[in-house]
Amino acid sequence: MAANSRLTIAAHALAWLALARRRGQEVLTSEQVAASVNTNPVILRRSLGDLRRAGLVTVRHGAGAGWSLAREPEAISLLEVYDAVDAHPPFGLHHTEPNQECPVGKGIRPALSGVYGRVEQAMRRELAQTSIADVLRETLVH
Amino acid sequence: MAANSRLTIAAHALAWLALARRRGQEVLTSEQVAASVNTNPVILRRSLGDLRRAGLVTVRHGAGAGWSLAREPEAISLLEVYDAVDAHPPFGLHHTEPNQECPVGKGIRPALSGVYGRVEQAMRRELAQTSIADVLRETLVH
DNA sequence: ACCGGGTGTAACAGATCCTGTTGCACCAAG
DNA sequence: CTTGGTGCAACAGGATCTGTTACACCCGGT
Repeated sequence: MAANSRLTIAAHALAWLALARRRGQEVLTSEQVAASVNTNPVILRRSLGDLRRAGLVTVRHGAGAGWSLAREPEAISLLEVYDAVDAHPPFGLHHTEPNQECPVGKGIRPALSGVYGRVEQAMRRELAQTSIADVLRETLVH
Repeated sequence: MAANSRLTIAAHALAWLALARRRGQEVLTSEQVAASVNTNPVILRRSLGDLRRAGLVTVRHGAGAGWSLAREPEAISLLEVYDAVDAHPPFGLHHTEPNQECPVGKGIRPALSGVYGRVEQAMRRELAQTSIADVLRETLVH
């Protein structure tokens, strides 16, 4: 598959909001964020909407509308972003139910669910250790 | 949804081959494996073909043809299976190149690549700790 | 009270991927 | 040479993701 790029888009938007705030620009429109990501503003409104529902950004309507960080960038972890954009887990189980007459078919799904759960926990631990501030710092090095 | 189920199919096939071997049946046809997974034999031939190229199973042609484990199930880790079926990494970068005029657009991809690499390493460490024998044992418990 | 810039969302197109299926060439043991 | 099974190409159907257009709605400024 081509893995999806939602986490990338969301992290990009947050890092850009963090840098703009540091420069004194508290609010950015979806069009301004889209100009950095180089895509359509609607894509950004979808992602930023997810982040808003997760409480990571706030939005203003009316004249002078736009998006701001809801917290300091040090206090936003990539794990929260990952949960906000609801990326699907890396491994899927069988599409059709395996043969329940076969001992392997009967027990394989719970067995693999356990393994996959541990793998996802390892992923989450790693994502939790990186904040938007870290991403922005690494970004500005390049 | 939607992650693909290739690792699941491959692990299922290997666990079933391991159990059949223990029962004295060294060789299974793709149709016999497919009957347990409950799908089309061609799906299994594709997955088993990946596993053969990775050296995890062997195949016999002609009359009495079929598939066997190339090693003891204790010596096959899920990490090898994962690499054999070539699942794509969990996170994708931008589809279109970000705006290189923007400092965030310029540096975000290498920054996120670093993070994503660490996440994948954590995933791989976890997968390496489970063998097909472990999967089969867990499977037979249920 | 109106204006206007921006958000929220639905609807749709194109691309890509995955699963499942059919068909057929090829292989080797008996 | 027969025959059961593999190897592989081709295709259909479904799902998902990105990108785009369109339009209702919101609210600060005037």
